[in-house]
Amino acid sequence: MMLSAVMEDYLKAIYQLQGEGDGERVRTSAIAEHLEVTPPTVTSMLSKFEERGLADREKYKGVTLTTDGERVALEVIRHHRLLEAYLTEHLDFTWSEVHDEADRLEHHISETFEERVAATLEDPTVDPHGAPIPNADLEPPAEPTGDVLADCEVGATVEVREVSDRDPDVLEYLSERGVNPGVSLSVEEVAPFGMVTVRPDGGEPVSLPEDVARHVRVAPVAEAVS
Amino acid sequence: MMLSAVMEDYLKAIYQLQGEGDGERVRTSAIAEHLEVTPPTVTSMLSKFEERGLADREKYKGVTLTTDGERVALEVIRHHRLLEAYLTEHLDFTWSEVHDEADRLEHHISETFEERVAATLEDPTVDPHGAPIPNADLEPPAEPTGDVLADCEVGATVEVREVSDRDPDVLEYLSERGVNPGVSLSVEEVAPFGMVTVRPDGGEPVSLPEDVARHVRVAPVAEAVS
DNA sequence: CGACCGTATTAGACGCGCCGAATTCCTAAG
DNA sequence: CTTAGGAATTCGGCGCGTCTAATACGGTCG
Repeated sequence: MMLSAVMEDYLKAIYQLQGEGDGERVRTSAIAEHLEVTPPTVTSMLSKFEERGLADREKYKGVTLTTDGERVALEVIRHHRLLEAYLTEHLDFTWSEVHDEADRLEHHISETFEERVAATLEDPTVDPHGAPIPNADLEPPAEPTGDVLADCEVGATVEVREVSDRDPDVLEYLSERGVNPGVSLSVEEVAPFGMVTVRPDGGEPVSLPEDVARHVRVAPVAEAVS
Repeated sequence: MMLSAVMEDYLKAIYQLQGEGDGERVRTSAIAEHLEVTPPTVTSMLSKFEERGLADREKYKGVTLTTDGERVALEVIRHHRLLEAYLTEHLDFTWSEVHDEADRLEHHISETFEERVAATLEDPTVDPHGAPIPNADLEPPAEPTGDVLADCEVGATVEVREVSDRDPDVLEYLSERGVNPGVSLSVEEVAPFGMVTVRPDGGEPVSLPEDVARHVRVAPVAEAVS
């Protein structure tokens, strides 16, 4: 197929926005913002995708990926998350360093590299942020389960499942305070304006503004005794 | 400075051709052949280099790298050889797989990645083929010492220092027959038309055509007893 | 139902890296 | 000293990915 690195970025962006948004179709402006380019640039790329059978488009309405387009996106995401896992585990990368590196390398590694990395890590199913890694057959990963921390109720005890890796600063902030995948949290307070205060497993309480708490996905934990 | 991957490839090519050739200046046609592009393409790149202070040029005569241009070339070569070493040692890459992978990745790894890989390998000074890895300060590595296998005399015992990685097929051919860096060889026959027959350390004799034997660099070994 | 406003698309342009064709330059042979 | 042949450069053009400015569309509010 021979797609450029730039094309791969567009397909990945569309896939991710498709997942986030409520509706199916992804709008030109959303892609433009995400990739920091202007809308006309997006439009011309989209028509190229349509010609190549990577996306279905309804003019002035938005796009959806075809199966082919989705496969490419999943391949790129698999590369990205495997790289994040590998760099963190074997090359001492911190959470804030790992994202940019993976964003560049994901387009340039071979199938061989992918295989070897996956084998070395023993076929991991989630990356260090808790995001699911598509398997080698590129089947779409299961929808994330559980709730968003911002929607939890006071008194609940939950376990962190996934921390969004969109913003490296948020990531570092959370990681420094012990809010990492696998950690148990008790929800101590939910302020009316959205602020959430949680106490990680044997740590100090941490207060998070709503838009940060919205990037943390959690699952309820069985209570100690009923 | 922000150079493109393509520019880095040109600078690396010029550096390597500069080392090989007798004279100083590298000719347009040599670069064109090496990179598999046409001469006009090279010319336009060379004038860009001149503007940017990366190369000195005498029109119709050839080109030489400036100190700046050389530093970029050495950085890329350092990336390439560190990657070769790392991929071979930690990700099970074979000699024939490693070159292409490194050729792509060398342009896309960060300084952080470079550092971490170098640290993991404990600052290696040669790559798996025996080629010297420029140090982190990017000083030009010492000129290769020793002779080319094609020029050795019958009866000599030599140790393999470096095997050129230009042609993956040649590499695989040699590696399969035990002609690897560090191995001792006794030169058994030198045919008038250039063919050399050697016997690796406790292996079967191997005959090599001259142009292959020219890609193997060796150093004399002290004789057992005088 | 129509006008308006925000969003999307089309139109035209630019730099990069590449090409083929035409031209200019160097050099070595006579 | 001249000239022919090979090498390098200039010229014009192309696809990619980007932009700005101009235009077309469509949902919403009066």
